Amino acid sequence: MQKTELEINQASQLLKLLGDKTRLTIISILKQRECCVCELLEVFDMSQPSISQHLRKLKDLGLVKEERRGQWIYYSLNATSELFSLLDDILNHLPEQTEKIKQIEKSNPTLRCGC
Amino acid sequence: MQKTELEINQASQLLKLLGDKTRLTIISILKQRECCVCELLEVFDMSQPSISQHLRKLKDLGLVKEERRGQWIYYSLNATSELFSLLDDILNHLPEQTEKIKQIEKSNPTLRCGC
DNA sequence: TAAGTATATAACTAACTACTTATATATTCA
DNA sequence: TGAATATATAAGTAGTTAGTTATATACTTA
Repeated sequence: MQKTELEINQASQLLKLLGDKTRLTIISILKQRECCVCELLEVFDMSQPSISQHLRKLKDLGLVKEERRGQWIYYSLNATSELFSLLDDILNHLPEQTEKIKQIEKSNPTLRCGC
Repeated sequence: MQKTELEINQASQLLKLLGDKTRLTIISILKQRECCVCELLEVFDMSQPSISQHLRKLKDLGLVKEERRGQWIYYSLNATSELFSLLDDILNHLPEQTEKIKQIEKSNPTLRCGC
């Protein structure tokens, strides 16, 4: 991947957003798997509006994109962002979120009946 | 350099500190050149205590180290920090602080007489 | 169309943060 | 030793932030 050179301003905005543990974890999860809000809700001890607000901030800076699919809105990393190269370098220092993803897939909140 | 894997907690602390424009600039300068407070003071429109407090936070997390030399205390990056590998990856996305370093060297605050 | 589910937005608040000014401490040097 | 310089610490404050609860909007399905 190409290493982009950023202005201090842009970079510090990115770093400030990632400086929150919840958002950093969300982003790490989204690196491995797109998720909707109700899935993320399974792995954070936090209200739904709180998760939505974090996602909003990440979206406002262009780090994530959203796609509505039925009643769910799926969030994923926006690889076309100018900030993506730096973001990816950072994420490569972090552990895989395998436990949290298992937790999501076990609880399977987007499946409403067992039929 | 070895890529270290960090806990989300540690990483988010680092990113939060770097999420401030002043601190990110200080760190970028220190990557190129050790500096004392009075030198940094030349390039920020900010009080001396403010600079000292930023340096304190960076030191508390182990990102910079200090060395007293006479009446000056020189700050530099702490390459032995567990966080250094991530820090360095981040700094590699940022522009060189050549202008600010010129400014420091031109004003030359640690030289008190011309003799 | 009505009820249920998913998500977003609004309004509020407690805690935190980045500054400021005032002052203390440490060093140098005449 | 006393004045000047460099830095740190303390205390106060305005602005920001991350959460909350309440409510609105959007979609699905019976």
